[in-house]
Amino acid sequence: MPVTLHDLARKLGVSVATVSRALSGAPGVAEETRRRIVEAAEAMQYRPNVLAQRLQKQRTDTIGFIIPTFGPRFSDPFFSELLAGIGNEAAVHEYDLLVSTRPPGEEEMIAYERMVQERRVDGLLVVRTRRHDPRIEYLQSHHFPFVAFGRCEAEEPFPYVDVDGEAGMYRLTHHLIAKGHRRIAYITVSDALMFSHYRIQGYRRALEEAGLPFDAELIVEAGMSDEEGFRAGQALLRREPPPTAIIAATDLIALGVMGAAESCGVQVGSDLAVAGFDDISLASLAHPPLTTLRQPIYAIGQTICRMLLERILQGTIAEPYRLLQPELIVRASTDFVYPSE
Amino acid sequence: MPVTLHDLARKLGVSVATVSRALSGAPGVAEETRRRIVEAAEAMQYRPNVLAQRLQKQRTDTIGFIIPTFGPRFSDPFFSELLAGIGNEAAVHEYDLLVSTRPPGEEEMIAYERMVQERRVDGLLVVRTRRHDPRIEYLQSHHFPFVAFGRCEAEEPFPYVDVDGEAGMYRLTHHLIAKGHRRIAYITVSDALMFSHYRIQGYRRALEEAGLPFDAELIVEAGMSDEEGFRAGQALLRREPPPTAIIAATDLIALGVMGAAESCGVQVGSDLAVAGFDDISLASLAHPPLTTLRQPIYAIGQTICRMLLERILQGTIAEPYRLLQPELIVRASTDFVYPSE
DNA sequence: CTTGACATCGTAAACGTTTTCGCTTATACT
DNA sequence: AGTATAAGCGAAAACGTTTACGATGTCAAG
Repeated sequence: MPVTLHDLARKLGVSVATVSRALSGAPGVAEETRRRIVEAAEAMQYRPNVLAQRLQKQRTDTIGFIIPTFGPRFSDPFFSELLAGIGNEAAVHEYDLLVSTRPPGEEEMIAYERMVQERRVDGLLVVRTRRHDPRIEYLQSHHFPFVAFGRCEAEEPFPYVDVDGEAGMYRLTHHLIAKGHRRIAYITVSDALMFSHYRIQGYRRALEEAGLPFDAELIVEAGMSDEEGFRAGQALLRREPPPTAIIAATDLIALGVMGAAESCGVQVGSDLAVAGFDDISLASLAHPPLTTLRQPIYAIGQTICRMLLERILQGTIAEPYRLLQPELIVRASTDFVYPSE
Repeated sequence: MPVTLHDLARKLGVSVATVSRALSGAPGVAEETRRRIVEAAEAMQYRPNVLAQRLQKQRTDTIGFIIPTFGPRFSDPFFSELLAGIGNEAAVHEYDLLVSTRPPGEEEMIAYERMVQERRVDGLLVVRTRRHDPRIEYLQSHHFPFVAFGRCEAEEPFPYVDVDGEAGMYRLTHHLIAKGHRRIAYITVSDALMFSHYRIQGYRRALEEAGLPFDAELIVEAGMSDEEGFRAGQALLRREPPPTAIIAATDLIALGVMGAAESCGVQVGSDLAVAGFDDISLASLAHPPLTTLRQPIYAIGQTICRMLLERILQGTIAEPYRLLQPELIVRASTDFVYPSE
């Protein structure tokens, strides 16, 4: 049986209130008494019952994070890094982190409702925002504290951190155009995802600005995995004439494209330029190393966590809207000049 | 203000006890009364306060999972998949999942002590077991429910799921020897990690059995990342003469080795055989596709979670020790016969 | 010597449930 | 008609804290 405040109080001949005060550092208890209590607590290995504390304080000291998983084989280096950032930051502030993994849709919303209505957490982290995002609408309508990684087309503003995918893809596309590419294909993911929507817009803007036509033949939609990138890459390489460059919405997809090129006997870096987005660590070790746009995933995890705690503890966030610029990392996968026609 | 049992009871002119019974499905309440209560609860959008439930039941309905992170840039596809398996299984049983991310060592132990002593969770999942594992000793000495992914050199047995790395590496090494390789290098990770210890033993056993010498020159220790694999690969390729095959303790490392070969102008698949362990999804898309040993990570996540719940709910586990055989997946990275001398 | 301020501590309510126990009433059996 | 049995329900304790409030005692100022 674990020792409680009662046990301590009885042992010392004082009241539970005094013990509680002494241990929490509240004022109104003599220094000598406090010393006795603290010593006894130490000796008896007293540990507070967090369940009781939480019920009393009506706070869980916990934040929630529901990871949208796509398919059973959910293997995404992006999330482990984000999770590490969030988890370590939460630990610094002595907050617990409640994680759920749910595929987007019905079940996911149920998970959100559980967290909110049953008050399992004090706040939530939302990632992979969608253009029309029911999760965000729900949280807003319930005035529940949350911070998002990604923007969304909502009426009301909400605190977020995002990476400027439009500007990033614009720069990347521009880079390829400058290298002489004219047939630049693009592998997108579901347009319902906000980041995907922004990224392809940057691609289109760069084409437009260069006076290049937007060719629907060169756009393919894929799922967010390397396997899907492989398939999309194969499809694109069968176009007549094939593209000279392929931009993928994410690094994972781009790695799949490189696999596809390999399987078609196409040399990435000399026959075909490939680029991605994220700069996961495998990007620099790919064959050849992959040109990409770097976003500081770990730091973003830390930041959204810190912002959420700010919101929970102080009620407001000093800097609630943060748009980061991704850094263009040019590597060998795009580093050759395509002969102009 | 959220509605409580009291509110419902007052509204309906019954006692809280009856409302509680009606809603929990306990016997001793008339069908008609139950119907009225359930209807009212629905109408008033009653949601139980889990904090109060937990304090009363002295159970958290939560399991804990402390992820050992190595370095700030923690990008490991292995963990996202394992986490998905655990998380989805926990959701099926309506259990919450509390996740911490801590680098191994002091801080990690503190996280374990918090979880156990402050009763934040009903049970714990332990992964990446170490040969001498203080976490397991601690949990055993406190009789705290847990299940491990991986074995360890402990006095007392404990429930675990593991993949037979020794047998796996033996088969893989044997495969390379059969292909004619004689100078087979091995990149290991810290021998303190149980799985690493087992895997290299399999390698040694295969060498021994084939009458090949164990050459310390051909063994390199690395960290568990692709970057570290890159460095280790470079180091091995500078040996005189260089190895004709390199086995890496994990796929992530193997992918790094392939990057290193690339940077040295060595053709993987024809000049050098490379193999890994895990079969992460990128392995099949590597250049060339990577020979590896497959372990069903997602399913293992599900299994350890289910076993832990079995332990918590029933007090015992039907099949507490499970050793799975990894499947050798031969791909192009080792699929050539090395000319015998 | 009285008054007020202050320090120290205890009492008790509160947080929202679950569950034991006992009471009443209705039903069945002798 | 009387008694055992069970069904339906309420009162109250319990889970382990925190905290508002009140009680007591001490001491300095008037």
